Formats: sequence, structure tokens, C-alpha cells
Amino acid sequence: MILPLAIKRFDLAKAKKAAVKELSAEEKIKAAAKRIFTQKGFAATRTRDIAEEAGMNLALLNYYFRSKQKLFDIIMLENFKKFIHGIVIEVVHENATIEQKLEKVVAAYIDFLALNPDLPFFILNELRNNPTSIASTISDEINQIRNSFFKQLQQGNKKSKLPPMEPFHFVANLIGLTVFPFVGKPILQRVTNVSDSKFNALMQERKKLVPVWLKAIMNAK
Amino acid sequence: MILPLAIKRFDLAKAKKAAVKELSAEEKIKAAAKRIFTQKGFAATRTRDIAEEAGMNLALLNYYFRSKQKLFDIIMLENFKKFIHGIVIEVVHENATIEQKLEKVVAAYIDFLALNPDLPFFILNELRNNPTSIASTISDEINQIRNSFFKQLQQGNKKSKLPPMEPFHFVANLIGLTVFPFVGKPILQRVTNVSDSKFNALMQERKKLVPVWLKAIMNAK
DNA sequence: GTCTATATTCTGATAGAC
DNA sequence: GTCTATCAGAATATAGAC
Repeated sequence: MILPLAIKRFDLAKAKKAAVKELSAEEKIKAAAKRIFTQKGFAATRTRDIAEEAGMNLALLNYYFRSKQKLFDIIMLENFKKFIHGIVIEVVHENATIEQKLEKVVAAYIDFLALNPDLPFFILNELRNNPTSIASTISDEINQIRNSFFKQLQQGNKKSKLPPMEPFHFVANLIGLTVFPFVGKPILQRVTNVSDSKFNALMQERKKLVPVWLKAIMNAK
Repeated sequence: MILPLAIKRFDLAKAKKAAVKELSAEEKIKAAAKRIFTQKGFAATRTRDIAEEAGMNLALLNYYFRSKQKLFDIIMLENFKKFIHGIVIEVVHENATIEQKLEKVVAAYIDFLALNPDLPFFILNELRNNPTSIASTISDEINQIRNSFFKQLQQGNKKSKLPPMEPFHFVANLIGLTVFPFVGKPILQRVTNVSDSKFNALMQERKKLVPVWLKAIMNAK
């Protein structure tokens, strides 16, 4: 009789699933895929690498996700949402002055990027390759930003004497000062001869500095 | 007799080489490789694409450059030198104040990037994949920057009341404000809804604005 | 030097046993 | 659901004719 053995196996599987730390094969693969795709991009990633990173078999990748492309699409969508939603939206929508929003959004972004340093490069990379496909999934969030924050920006703030500013320059400066250091980390570290721990400390400094700088830029000349 | 024909062929080849616009097969392949590698990176580029772009046969690529990797290494080295040398060095080495250098280097960089918009992303991308290999080839230039400009920066400028500044923040700000817009072009255009021609016009504006902003940053608070 | 045809290696995906 | 073994196609590289 083989039945008892089968039951035994089933119970073991249940026990594993009940354990808090234990991930299913599907989850392990997805997590591994997210790490590698985010770090190396679609083209440079091999499905074999993902399977190995997950400690799983290559065949399981296709069993759960059908193809490399479908798996990538899932990761990409999640990464995009993570990058935009929850960081920009909540900070941008509340009732607050430009100055207050600046301080919040910069600090939130830097904290977020310290935990996800590869994300901005991934976004930039895949956005170059995908002329349009992503556009629809994030257009809602972008429209919200445009309708709320950009208008506020172009009005300026009379109380604190903050003059209005061209939205493009403002966004380019905000992202350039806040997220670029993470994108350009390899070259910045090489040029300035800065260690990883020093880099992290400098990023923490920037949480205070960048909002001050951005205000100085708006008031310049 | 086949000899006369051979001579005829030889003369034709010479005539072609003499023509100003005519590139040799080797040069055509290298030029095509530079375009495609720079735009798509190593992994996403196929040797077939390069051969087709060059209007040449695939076998010639291996005849002249032995392998995809060796061809890429040549392009990468040239791109790195182009990016550092001639842009940074000449501007950084002359006898001038920080303010004067700032104006020159920003304008030179933006003009350069307008002609080579894919270059910074390429550098960033391949620097991520290559932990060390490139380091040696550019360390000389970097050391020159460190020894001349960084020292000047940390001394500040008493005449124009420019206080000294942490080199890392300065470089991060300079590159973030100057080259990031080109790296982040796809996302910036999407968020701010800006056309290609408008983008170029805004970049021209930044030639004047960024130096002013960088000075405002140094004097902030 | 240049081409066509082919060899070789890599990689995504599947078949089929358990 | 999971594994081993294998296939099919793509991509790099080479052999050999001209």
C-alpha cells in the first residue's frame, strides 16, 4: 500500500507551508527573478540563473510562469508600481506647501532607494527598450501628479516668496539630486573614492540637504 | 590570363579608399558596432544586427575583430575615453576659478551629450557589470581630477565668497543636474509631457542655469 | 578580403518519469 | 509539483570557396 506514504508527504508539505519563513517554489522563483532581473535587466538575465538563485529547478520556472517574458512582465509591472505608487502619490496628494512636500518626498525617496538601490536603473533601462508598453500602466499616477503638484508648482508660494518654476526643470532637478546618486553610484564612488558605508552616510545627509538646495535653486539669481 | 583583372580590382579598391567619404569594411563594422552597443548594451546586441547595420557580412565581423567580446571591448574603451577625456580634463586643468570652470564644464558637457545622448547610460550600464576591468584605464584621468579640481574645491574661493564643499556632494550635484536629464530623458519626457524639440531647447537653457544653480547650492543655508 | 555554408555553443522551453 | 533529460531555435564563430 502506497497511500500512507502519500498522506505522510502531504502532511509534511502542509507543515512546511505553515512555517512562517518558508516560501513556496513559486514565490522563491519570483523573488529570485525580481533580484536578478532588477539587477541585470531582461537581456542579460538567463532563466538558468534565476532557477539557480532560487535553489529550484529550471523546469519549474516554465511550469509556474510559462515563459521568461511572462515572468519578466510580472516583475516589471510590480517594480514600476513600487517606484511610482506609494512614494510619489501619498506625499504629493496631501494638503501641504511645496516646501513641506519637498522635504517629505526627498526623505521618503532616499529611504526607499537605500532599500532598493537597483530599482531606478532598472526602470530607466526598461523604459528605453519599451517605447510605449508601460505607458498605460503608469499614466494614471502621472496624471495625478500633473494635476495636483505641477499646478501648485507653477503658482509658486507667495507667503514664503517661492517663485513659480518650469515643471520640467524642477522635476529634472528633483530626480537628478535625489535618485541620480543611486543610479550613478558606481561612477561616483570611483571618482570620489568613497566606500559603501560612507556612501550610505552621505545619502542620509542628502535627506536634509537636497530640499534646502532645491529651494536655493528656485530662488537663485 | 587573369592578371589584368586582378590589377583592375586592385585599382578600384585604391580609388575607393581615396574617396573621402568611403569607409573600409573594418571601419564600417566598428562604426555600426559603436552605434548599436552604445544604444543597447552588450547583452541585448546581436552580431547579426551589427553586420546588417554596417551593410556587411556577418563573417567579416569575426574576420576583423575575432569575437563579439573583443569588438565590444574596443568600443567600450573608446566610449570611456571619450566620456572622460577631452571633456573633463581640458576644462579642469586650466588656470581658472571654480566659477569659471563650472560654466565651461557644464556647457561643454551639455553640448557633448546633445551629440552623444546614449553615452552616459552606456557608461553607467557597463560600469555596473564590470566591477573592476575598466578601473585601470580611467584611473589616470580620475587622479588628475582629484589632484587638481577637488583640492581647489575644498579650499573654496574667498574672493567670490564661495565656501568649500564636500567633493562627493559637489560631483553628485554637478553630474545629477548636467547629465542626468539625458539619462532620464524617457521618464522625464513622460512625466512632464515634453516633445523632443522642447527637450533640446530646455537642455540649452540649462547651460546657463545649472552653473547658477550650483553656485546657489554652495551658498545655501 | 569577402562571401556562403556549416559547425558549435548557448538558452529557452518541453516531454515524460516519479 | 518536482525532477532529469532532451529538444528546438538562436546566436556566435569558423571553414573553405572565390
